[in-house]
Amino acid sequence: MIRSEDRPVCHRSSPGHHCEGCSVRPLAVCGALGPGELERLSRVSSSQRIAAGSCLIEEGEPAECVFTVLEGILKLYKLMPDGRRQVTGFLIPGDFVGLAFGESYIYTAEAVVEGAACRFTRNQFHRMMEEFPALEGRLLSKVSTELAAAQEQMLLLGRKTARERLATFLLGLARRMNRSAGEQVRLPMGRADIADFLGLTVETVSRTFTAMRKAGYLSTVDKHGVVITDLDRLREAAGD
Amino acid sequence: MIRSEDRPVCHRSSPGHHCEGCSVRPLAVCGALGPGELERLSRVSSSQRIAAGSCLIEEGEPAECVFTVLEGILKLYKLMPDGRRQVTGFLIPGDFVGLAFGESYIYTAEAVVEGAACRFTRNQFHRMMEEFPALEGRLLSKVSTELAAAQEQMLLLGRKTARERLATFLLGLARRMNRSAGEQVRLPMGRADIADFLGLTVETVSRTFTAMRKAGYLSTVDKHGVVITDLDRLREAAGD
DNA sequence: CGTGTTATTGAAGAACGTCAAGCGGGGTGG
DNA sequence: CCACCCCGCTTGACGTTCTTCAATAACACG
Repeated sequence: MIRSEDRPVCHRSSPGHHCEGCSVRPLAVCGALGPGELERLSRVSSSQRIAAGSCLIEEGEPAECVFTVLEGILKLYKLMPDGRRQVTGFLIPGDFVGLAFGESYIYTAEAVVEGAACRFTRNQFHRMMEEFPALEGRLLSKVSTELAAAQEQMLLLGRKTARERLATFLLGLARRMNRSAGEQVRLPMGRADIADFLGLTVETVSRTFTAMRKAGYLSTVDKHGVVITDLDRLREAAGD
Repeated sequence: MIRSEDRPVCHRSSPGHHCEGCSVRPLAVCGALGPGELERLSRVSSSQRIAAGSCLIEEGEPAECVFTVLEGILKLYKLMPDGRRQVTGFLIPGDFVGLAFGESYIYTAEAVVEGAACRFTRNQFHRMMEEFPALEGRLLSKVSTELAAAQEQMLLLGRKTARERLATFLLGLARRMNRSAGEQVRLPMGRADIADFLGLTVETVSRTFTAMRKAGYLSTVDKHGVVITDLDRLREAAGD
């Protein structure tokens, strides 16, 4: 398992850190590009490691860079002045971060576990888009998919019960990770992150896990491992 | 004021209805296109009126067409099997509808008041995008803006109180309609739509309106008219 | 092995939902 | 023209779900 550094509050990872060895990876993100395009791409990109708990970008800061996740898991969240937090999503390798069309970032991206990201300045990114028109289409498709997911999440947050929220979350995670019933689903994030993603408290998430275990929907391996034991009933519990 | 037809449940507006007189309008949507492009555009588009309460598209139906709103207001919503509803947004002229990158629509778009929309088949739309590359960029920008709004709404639905939700909603509406304090903000939608947008019940929305009136934040002209009387306190009530 | 952190569990409370009744405005029909 | 009705909004009383507060338990790490 990936080690995570102790880091009580999020802080910026060193912006100067590059990792030239990773510069070939963006192809995973940009998809079917020709070999010439790939070559150019690797010249403008620079990679950096992200320690668990550190922030790639922070809400409100000037939006200077765009990133793609190469490795690890990031959580995106928004904060209210009094500290209330809403996690808007979890990013996996291949996802983009920092695509704000405004002056500053509108959310924070923090690493859940250690990982790596590929960085572009906005200028680099825009030049890339001009140079590889295929990229814009892929990007549009990606953002549209995210918008659809966001709308699904709005239904969850606005209308579903705690049990339905957790069931929906677990089913979505299992599908995203290509796990079927009986196989273990890993939850890299803590209960607090799950709670803030589902619009609940840690206590409610914990209680709901327990209730589902008792009801026989699932069993927990450890804090970060879940096995769906009764897929049909979990689906039923998800509401739709 | 625009009359609304009595229509208890939504139904599809006649798909064959065209309105050739409107075919020049899409320029409002597609933005700064050259005159030659505009000409081509008007040849492929066809317009239709939408009666209040009728649905332009419905969740689950095969996604055959893409629309742009020319006039009126649409609400987008998702339904659960038991009837629970989440309104994910309100569309105003210039917005796109039906940009599903899948087989079928993932939400219903229903007219709040009578309006008009410009229709393209998916093929027409894709050909347009190939023909006018500028369109794809504008579309990306639009979808990104919507995604940002969706994330803001997730914060609202997941973490804000009823008062904060309504205050946020009203402030957003006033800003979108370019109204400042003292001016009237029109709410074309009913209380049920507001409730389903904010993840509340009509009763709670109604009570919160009353509480805000009593607290002096705002005054209501009629059911569909609101005047913000104390902007600072309303902002404070919005939470952030 | 101790300490800080995260997860679980319990009891009490608050916010919002549910149910039910009443109000009001616009449209319809007598 | 007026009465009636229908539908949407408001208001009240009561319930339920989730949160809050607090204590304990299980880890992870030094």
